[in-house]
Amino acid sequence: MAKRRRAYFMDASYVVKKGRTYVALLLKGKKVVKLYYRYDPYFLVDGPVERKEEFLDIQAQKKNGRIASPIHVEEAEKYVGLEKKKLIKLYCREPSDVPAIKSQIPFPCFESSIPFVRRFIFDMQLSPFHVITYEREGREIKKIISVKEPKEAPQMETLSFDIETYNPMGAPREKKDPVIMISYRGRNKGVLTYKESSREFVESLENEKAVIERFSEIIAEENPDVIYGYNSANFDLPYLDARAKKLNARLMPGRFKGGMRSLRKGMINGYEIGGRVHFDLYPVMRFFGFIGLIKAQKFTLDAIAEEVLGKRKLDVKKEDIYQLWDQGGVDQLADYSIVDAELTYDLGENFLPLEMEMSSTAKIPLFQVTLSTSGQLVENLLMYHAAERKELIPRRPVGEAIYERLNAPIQGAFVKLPEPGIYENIAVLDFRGLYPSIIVSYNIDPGTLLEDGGENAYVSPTGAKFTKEKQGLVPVVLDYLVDMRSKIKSRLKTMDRSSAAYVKMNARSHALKILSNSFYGYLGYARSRYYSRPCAESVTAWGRKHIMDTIQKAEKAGFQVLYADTDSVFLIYEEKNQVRDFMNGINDSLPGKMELELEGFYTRGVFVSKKGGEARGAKKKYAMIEDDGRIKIRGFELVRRDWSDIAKDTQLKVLEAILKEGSKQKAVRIVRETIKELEKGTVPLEKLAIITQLKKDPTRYEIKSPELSAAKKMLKRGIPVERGTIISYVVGRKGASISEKAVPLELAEDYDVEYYVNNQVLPAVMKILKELGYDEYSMKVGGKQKSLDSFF
DNA sequence: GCCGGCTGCTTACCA
DNA sequence: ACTGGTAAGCAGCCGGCC
DNA sequence: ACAATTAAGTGTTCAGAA
Repeated sequence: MAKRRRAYFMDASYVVKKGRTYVALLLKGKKVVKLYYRYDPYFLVDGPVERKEEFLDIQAQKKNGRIASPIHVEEAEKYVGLEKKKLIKLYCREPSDVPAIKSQIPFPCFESSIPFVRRFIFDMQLSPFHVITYEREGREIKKIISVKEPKEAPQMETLSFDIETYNPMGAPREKKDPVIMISYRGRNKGVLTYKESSREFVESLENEKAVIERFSEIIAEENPDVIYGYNSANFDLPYLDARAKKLNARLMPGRFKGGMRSLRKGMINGYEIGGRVHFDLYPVMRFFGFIGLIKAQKFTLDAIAEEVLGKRKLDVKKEDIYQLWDQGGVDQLADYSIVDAELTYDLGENFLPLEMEMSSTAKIPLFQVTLSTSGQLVENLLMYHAAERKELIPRRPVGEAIYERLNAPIQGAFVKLPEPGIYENIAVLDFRGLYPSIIVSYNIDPGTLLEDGGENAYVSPTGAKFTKEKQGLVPVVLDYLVDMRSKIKSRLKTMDRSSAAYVKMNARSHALKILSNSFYGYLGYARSRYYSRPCAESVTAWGRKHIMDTIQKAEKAGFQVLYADTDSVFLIYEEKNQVRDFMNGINDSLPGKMELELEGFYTRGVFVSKKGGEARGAKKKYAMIEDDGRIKIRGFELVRRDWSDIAKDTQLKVLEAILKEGSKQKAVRIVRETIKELEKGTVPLEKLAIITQLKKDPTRYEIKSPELSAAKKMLKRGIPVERGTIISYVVGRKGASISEKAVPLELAEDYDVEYYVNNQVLPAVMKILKELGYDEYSMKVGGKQKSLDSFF
């Protein structure tokens, strides 16, 4: 007798039993259970439908030597663009038969490289963390009745962990060097080790094997749904696995006797823990750094914890760990270790809501989402909805096609050249979600693109036509995301900011934003299934058209248009209401979802000229002050890390003097004082450090540069420098070229006054002072021994 | 031999 | 590892000028 | 208990863990 049940859908995998394929669903109701659903893998063939039965005769040899044949064949109908197409649907006994059988077919095959579990999620239209209602008999689900969004998110049990290893030779060697500590933080926290410690949170066990086995027990006791680590997919878990094998220790971090396995998803390594979600924060932090959600130059636990939580790791050098262990520093090491586990836990709790929303929005189980790139998120969501709309999923490009795409970049946005100067009363208007709104409003999609002719269509500035007859896949999905987000945003305003519901909804809003902002990039991404040059070109072309139209109309309405970049216009206004009226007028003329918004009013702003003689304005560099005194600075040296603090601080003070006080005398005084201080030689070296990251291995550069020269000096002293190392250097007095003079901050003893005056402070401030009428001086400043001092 | 101007390589920023 | 547009540093080269 | 070891491809890396 079938029982009807409800539970949260957490994750899925699959098993083959007695030659039949079952999807294994991880469900969370009162308890967490694993249940099975009979489902056959399949793929589609664009071949002779009337002779479909013949495909059953295919015999394909698999890598393991076995012979695989299709088990069933039927006809399928799918949309391709606006047309319907008949295809052959070939069912296989198990997932690994698919590639083998496909390779025997002399016709184009589709949807054969979609991982089986994803396929199942598409076909059943499941969403992670939604509630499914199902009928079960024993361990088997007979029927999925419904999939619904829950009122409340499932309560996730979480645990973080971190290991310390004995490392006398630098990097620990799995075969020889033991795990000396495991720290964890969940409902309880503690450190497992096999030496005595006075710390009350330390549990001292007999040996390494006992530590590993006790860790397994703790996981079983805490029974977490999610296990956090930091780079645990590349270090902690493989290391523990290797040590457990060597010591014959039972390491059972999974549920239902599930083991662990490593996997690669593109460039990202994952380590799967059966029955639980292994959440490695490191790749997730990289992803959030990439999309600009967090601002970080390094992705070490220490740097990220500082940036996100405002907390640091304890100060123990990795190289010293084995010495602490050997020389009675167990307490100190335990303190260090537990802080790592706590920071990892805090980071995990911080980002879990967002990742869960990413998971249910993109329809990718949580573990997979933590390993996904933007392209994969968008692609998966599009495939999910393509399945829903019965559209054929395009194949992924291979080989030459990718290079062709890479070699044909698409023209991007328009940036208006600003007239340098200092201005008052600036209004900034911008298009809300410009590219997404263009895609939706003009129905831009590879499937709605009309080859030729076509009456009822949007015609892009490039000449491409998009039908108005049927809404395309990309616009439909994007429209849904954008719409959902605006509803959530208005709901958020009425909610209690400290409530759990607010945290969840806020995370969802974020997830929706991340996804919708990736769609345009995905259309122009070389490895995209839905790549379309005409689509991507049309998006930017319409973007340029709208921004230029707006500029033109603003000028016609009597505004001076100062500047514009991609989706924003900067106007000089007299009456705020005139700006609002203008904006409303534009909005009346805009199609569909497009909307111009008021970003803000600024009382004063500085636009500078580019370096070099002529007075051409610099793009992407400006500073403005709002009514309430807040300053907005873009592109200036002072927002860049590869300029010294002395130059950046001076530039900021000069800008503040001008924007806040309108005092050019004060600005000049600041510069003079700074130069005097530099000449006195009293400026601390830290304020002179220039920070640059080496993006390549130091041996792989073709050129000389100050940062590279400083890096070489570090290497000489035995300080490790590798790709990604951030170099802080000071330009000293010894040497002919700037590169020769560059010395790593920690080794610096003096500084080159002339360099800091002429190459740091003056370039940073003269661009601004020039707009105050001091431009004739800047011409002479290039000469020898001249400092600003001599001119005032 | 000195310089200005240019290019190439590089980093970091804006949208 | 989603897109393109932009400033600006330093090194190194070329050509013009004295 | 058994048997197999799990459907993606590019190029063959990045940077993090000790």
